[in-house]
Amino acid sequence: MKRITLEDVARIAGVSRATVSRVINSPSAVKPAVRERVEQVILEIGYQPNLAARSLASSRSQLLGLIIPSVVQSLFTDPYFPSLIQGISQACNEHGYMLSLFLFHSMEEEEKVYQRALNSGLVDGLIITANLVNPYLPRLIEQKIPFVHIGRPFDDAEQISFVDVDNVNGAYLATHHLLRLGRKRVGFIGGRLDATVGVDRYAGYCQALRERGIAFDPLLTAFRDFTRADGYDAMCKLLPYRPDAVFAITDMMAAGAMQAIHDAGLAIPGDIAIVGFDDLSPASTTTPPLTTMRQPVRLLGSLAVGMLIDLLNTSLQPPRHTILSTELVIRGSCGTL
Amino acid sequence: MKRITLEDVARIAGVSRATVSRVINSPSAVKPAVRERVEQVILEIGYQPNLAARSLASSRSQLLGLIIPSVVQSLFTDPYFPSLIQGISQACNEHGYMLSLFLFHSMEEEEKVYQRALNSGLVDGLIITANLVNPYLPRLIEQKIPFVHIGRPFDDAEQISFVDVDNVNGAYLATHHLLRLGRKRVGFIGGRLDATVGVDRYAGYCQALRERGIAFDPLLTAFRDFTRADGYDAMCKLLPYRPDAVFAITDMMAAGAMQAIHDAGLAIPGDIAIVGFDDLSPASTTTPPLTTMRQPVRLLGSLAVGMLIDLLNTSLQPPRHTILSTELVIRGSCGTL
DNA sequence: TTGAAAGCGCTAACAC
DNA sequence: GTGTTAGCGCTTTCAA
Repeated sequence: MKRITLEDVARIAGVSRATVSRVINSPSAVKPAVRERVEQVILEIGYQPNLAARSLASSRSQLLGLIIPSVVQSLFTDPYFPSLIQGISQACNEHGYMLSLFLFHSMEEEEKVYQRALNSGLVDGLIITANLVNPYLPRLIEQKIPFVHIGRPFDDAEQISFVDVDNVNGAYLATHHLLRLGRKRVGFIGGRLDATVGVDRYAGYCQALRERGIAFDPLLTAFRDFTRADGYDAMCKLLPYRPDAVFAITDMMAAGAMQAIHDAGLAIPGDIAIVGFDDLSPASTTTPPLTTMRQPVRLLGSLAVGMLIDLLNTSLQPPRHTILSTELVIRGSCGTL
Repeated sequence: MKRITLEDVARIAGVSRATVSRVINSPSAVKPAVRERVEQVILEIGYQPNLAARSLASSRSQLLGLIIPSVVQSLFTDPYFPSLIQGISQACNEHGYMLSLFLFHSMEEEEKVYQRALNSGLVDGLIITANLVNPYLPRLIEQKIPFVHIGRPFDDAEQISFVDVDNVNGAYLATHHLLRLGRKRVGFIGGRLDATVGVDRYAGYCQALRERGIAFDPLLTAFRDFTRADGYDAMCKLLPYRPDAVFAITDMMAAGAMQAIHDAGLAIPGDIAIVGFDDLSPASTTTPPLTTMRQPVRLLGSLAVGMLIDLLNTSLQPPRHTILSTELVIRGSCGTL
């Protein structure tokens, strides 16, 4: 059984190929009667445009690429990425785009895959995650490849379109809440400081302390990667210095920290109150349930897609930035006044 | 800056387009001296083949599609899918393929996306997950679209290529281990029986009981979906019937069940021993650590890719089946003799 | 072993 | 509004 082509539709409907093409791509340019007839034929014989041909002729593939660098350790344990992917995927479906996923497991792979993803002309645009220094971004800019970053990029943020939440303010609110509840020694479990999330949430924490006139104590801070094990480890480092509260910058790290607190025989929130960040599934499975800053992860993903498609349709524009706010979700882990 | 094409390479290297194409696609068909010169030029000017053109001419896109149906509730909380995706992605990278991800969030989307994914000729082949009845499989078979199923498909397993673990045996071993430790009332927390995983692991559980001559007690079994919350809920249903052990068919469900046991004020493994299935991250974060059946999820993903690519390269063959075995990983949750 | 030439199925000027 | 025509960049016969 041969492929059904535009040609076939044209022949059966008694029009030219061009007309069929128009019916598909700009229906308003075709006389209604003709359009209807063509649409009828398309349905009847089950015609589907060949994407390769269309892509070759129009240099648009209706394919977006999602890039997640190898450095992301938490990819397979933190529900953050699955949620993000869901948001992105859903938005792609809604906009009639398809999604191509690029994961790397080593630096060499990263180089190769970037090469192919870009120069092969396969994807119309890229969504890039992870807010670390990314050596490929300058190249993308130079080659004028449309892309949107999820999370403020580490460098050149002014020249790069991105979507993010207000991490500084989120962390500020989290810390502030603990202080308002009367906690005196609020510790901080942070992430890598070569990631903007890590830097920003740290800044928010510091800001809240400063505002209350509380002296910053480096012994009450610990910086690790973003996994649950890192949260546990960080908490163990903090415990000897007797914090009465902790702000952990992801729910996953908070969950690890809570385990460390339990293992040390301390009570939550009695001895140590804790607030996380994300409000993804780990927050609802801890004991007690985790107070956390909710960030709209799926929305972030779908906004990125919308922004990218917009960029694609309206050539060369100033970079766009969308910053969403976060929301404090109070549960049991932070205690009350 | 214009795109660099085959033409450019040919001109600069002083050969024909066909020769350059050969250098790329079947290097052995070109005289070494010429080949070297062409390769040199390719590197120098940084030529990358245009995938759309190549795909149009050869009707091979070097793109594989991964389909995850909307019914999968646990997609964003269970690390199973992230691990699978990692395995698949890595194998794709290694084989020089790219990966396209199709998630659905509703039935209508599913229909539309299947349409496009298939008839548009975008992907060379498909990897399909979820072992539920899938109304699209017959269509795929009929249209001779190459695909590999991950997990034994619910229907027509004989006609469909798939990779899976031996779920019956895995569940048997898990249950058997609990019985061997002297547990008398071994409960079962199962999944949907419209999924082959659900059916098979249930069968393994029953088989282990039968072998020991233990009467099957429906009150000691509970069937839910695959999430942590379902595990919790299922355990609550079982508790009144005083099981002294439980086999939960995923780690995630086991984690939920453990929480239910703790909440009921019972000890693990003292009052109730528990064994899970997967050996993914939840298993290492429970208290006590979870005894579980390890299944090689990433391997499953990469084997599926290998099988699919093989199918692509060697037209029409009998369906292939690869069944991997699982391994009991003993930790604290099952107790000892 | 290499080159010439004919498409792959579609879009997009351009003419009518 | 609609048809004609010329590619998009590559692979793949077919001859040489």
